[in-house]
Amino acid sequence: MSDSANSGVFPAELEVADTVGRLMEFWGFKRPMGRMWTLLYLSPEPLGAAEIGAELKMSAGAVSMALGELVKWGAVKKSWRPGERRDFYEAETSVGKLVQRVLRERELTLVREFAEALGRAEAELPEKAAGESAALDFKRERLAHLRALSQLGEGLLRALVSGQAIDPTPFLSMRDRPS
Amino acid sequence: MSDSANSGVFPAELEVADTVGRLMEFWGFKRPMGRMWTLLYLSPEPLGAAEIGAELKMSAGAVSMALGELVKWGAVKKSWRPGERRDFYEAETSVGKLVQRVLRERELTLVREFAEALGRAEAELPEKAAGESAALDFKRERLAHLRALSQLGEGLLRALVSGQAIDPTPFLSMRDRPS
DNA sequence: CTAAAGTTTCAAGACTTTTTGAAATCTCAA
DNA sequence: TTGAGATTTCAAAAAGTCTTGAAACTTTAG
Repeated sequence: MSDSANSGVFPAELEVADTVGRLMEFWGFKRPMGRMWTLLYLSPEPLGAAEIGAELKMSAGAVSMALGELVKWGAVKKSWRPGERRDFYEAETSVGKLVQRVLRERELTLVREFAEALGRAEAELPEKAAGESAALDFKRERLAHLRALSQLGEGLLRALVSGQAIDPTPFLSMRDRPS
Repeated sequence: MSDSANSGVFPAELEVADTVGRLMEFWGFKRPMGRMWTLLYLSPEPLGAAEIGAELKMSAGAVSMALGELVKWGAVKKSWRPGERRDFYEAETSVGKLVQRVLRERELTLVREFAEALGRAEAELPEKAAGESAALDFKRERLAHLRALSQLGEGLLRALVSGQAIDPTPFLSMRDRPS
């Protein structure tokens, strides 16, 4: 009799879990996090660390680490069962909120760091009067363009994070040479 | 005299390149691709593979591979100089178009694969009349919810790809329990 | 056609990240 | 306070990824 014979988890669910795991990987998370979230999301009852490990063939250590990260991101919540000592976990179901949170805490930071690096670079380019070195002028222009892009991007992200509609048109129509 | 003394590439540019490299990594590309694109983007003249390798301290092999991928994604174009035998490369400057292309070719595929996995899973869950097994009903409901999400996501992506404005509200307000 | 210059490919090695398993720590009940 | 069950931590191993460098291939000039 196989490990998961009585668990009520079907092979098809594990496949979905793997697929979500791969999706999450693309979004910069670890595969096991996606697998675990999905398992919990499809489970009618909260699960304990041991069950999770058994279903997904992960060691207790790996389960603990991944659970910790999921809880940190708000993707999974602890829950208790009366009389049981150990912890149980259930999935946060509002995917929209999760995405929002990731955009806010991770992507926004990234964009801001990019803007800072651009600022430093512009400051560190040798000072010369405009027009004195064609190559320098070119680089300055391009750096400025990148800066404009990053500001646009930051604006879009902010809008998304606050649930507003966004319009990607300016992004697309931004000309390389301002005119 | 250092390697890049006469190249006209300033340290600050290399820092920007590294930062972009890290950004690209988050987007699922390889770091060297971001570095190379940036180097080319900030260069007034197209560069040859040898120069790129020298600036970024990469072997000819690594340069060739990364260039190949960049060209495949349309992020870099080959260009020729009269009289020179070897190839030169210049950056595609429309970041908006690049992003659009990635969304279309990569993310859209990903979402579609996800939908397929969901379909398979729904088909493979044991057949039982609704109401006969609470757990099965629950799983079906959640799978259906995931499917709805993925359709919403696909819609948003399509809109973005075709340059339309998008409204993330339905995403956020999607209730777990349909009523 | 040959040779030289340039480019691509790919197996081996270097490096990075993830996973494991065991020990340490924590927690609660008695 | 003690001890059993549960969780967390962490160093070592495994897995995975990236880079290199040499060889194969292509292209063009002579």
